[in-house]
Amino acid sequence: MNVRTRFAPSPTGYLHVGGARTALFNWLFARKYGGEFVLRIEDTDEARNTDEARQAIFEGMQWLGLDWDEGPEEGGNFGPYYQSQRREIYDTWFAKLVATGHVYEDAGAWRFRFERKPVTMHDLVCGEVTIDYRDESNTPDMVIKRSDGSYVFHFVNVVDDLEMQITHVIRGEDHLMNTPKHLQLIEAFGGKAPQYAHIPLILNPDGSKMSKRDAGAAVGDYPRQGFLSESVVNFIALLGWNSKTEQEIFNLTELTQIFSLENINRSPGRFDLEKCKWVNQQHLHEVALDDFATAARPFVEAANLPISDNYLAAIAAVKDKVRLFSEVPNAVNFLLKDNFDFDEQALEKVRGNSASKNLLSSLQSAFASITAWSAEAAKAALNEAALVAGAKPGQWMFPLRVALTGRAHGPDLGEVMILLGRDRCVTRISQLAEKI
RNA sequence: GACCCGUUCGUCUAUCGGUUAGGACUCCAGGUUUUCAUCCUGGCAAGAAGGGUUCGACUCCCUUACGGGUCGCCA
Repeated sequence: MNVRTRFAPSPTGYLHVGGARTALFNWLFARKYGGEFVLRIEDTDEARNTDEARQAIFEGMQWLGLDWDEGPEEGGNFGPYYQSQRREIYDTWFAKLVATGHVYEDAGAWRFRFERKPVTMHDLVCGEVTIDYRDESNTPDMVIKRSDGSYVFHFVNVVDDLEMQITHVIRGEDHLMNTPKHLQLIEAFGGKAPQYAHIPLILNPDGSKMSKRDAGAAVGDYPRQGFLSESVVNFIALLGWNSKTEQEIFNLTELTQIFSLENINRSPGRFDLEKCKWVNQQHLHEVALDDFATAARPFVEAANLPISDNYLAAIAAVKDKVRLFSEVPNAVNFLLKDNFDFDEQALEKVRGNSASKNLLSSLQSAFASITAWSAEAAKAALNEAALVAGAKPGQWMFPLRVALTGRAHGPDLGEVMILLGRDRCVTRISQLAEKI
């Protein structure tokens, strides 16, 4: 069987991580079985559609690496792929329902007459679920054509899935109760229903429903925060799906091979940004230095830091220490400019050591006397100065770090000293000595 | 309210009747690093509750509680 899946967003807001995961699962399933992945824009609600939202869908999908075989820009044999352009198709299918007596007019709108019987669906994730349509109070006949002549979601969604020969519908659990309605429509058409798989929703960290304005909800925010698209794909795949192995870091290719609907969970998952950042760090480790530097550059520039000749070296010093590109500016600022703020806590810690003043002045003169500056020479000078003072060299590293970087954490000091050069190191040591 | 789905460490999860209930994130401790981070090792931490079924239940059944979803001329 030729697998055909689709992602059918409506352009009424930003692309949501929940929507992105739905798109991802459909994409993975189609790719895994060598089928087609269709992008269909469900823009039947003219009042709520926006161009920005449509653009956000395209950009989000492209950023995530989810290419579509049929849809806007791509074309295909089952177009058009905007529902707003499929009016004649819907009219034809609607006429069938009129002819067979499945619809009736009500206050200018048209309702579909449900068959009053239990309807059972065989969901690939939820299993067998039965809704009893004999209980009319809970399942009133649904409007499928509005009084203004436009068609409603349930109708166009079903018609398009049939027309586009969709074989598998993977969608959010919020559609679970819609499915028997859709099944009834398909039965009225005499069509063959696709297989359904309803995936659990994504919740906020506090367990509430994640909506568009919640942190982490908009896919478009991720590149701005310095996430790699692979990380986001990896992380959302893990929310509600599990490989049944202990591997957690996957690229898109690996996911395609290992993905299966059977391993989708039933319960909604909460969005943990901390873990998402950790996943990003793992992917960042695999990025080559040049690519990393290029990707980080816009963030560094946005922070108004000068991109000097030692930019690449500065990046190399911090590459494995950041979880997001957006953390890079703060991690390299002391390497790219001379006036930076000292971390108060680090400063206090230096002040707390009564020997700091003498120690810094010893270091200053030891460094100043070095003629051939190198990390080795600097360290040798440090060791010697420490020896004279009768202290352990290791204890001198912290104040030196604070002097050179302004904070308690940062790159290897050898690298820092080389990058800064002797004079800068001497100056910074004296500056810290004055501050304490 | 009615109807559906769900419920294992704080979070994401493994377990498909017999396990010291495993892994990951976070946090803590130790190691490595003369320093920081990475990294390595270890630790804290879980079967919602109550009934059954069974020699034996996290696993199967029922009830309750809690969470989520749906009940639109939104999608």
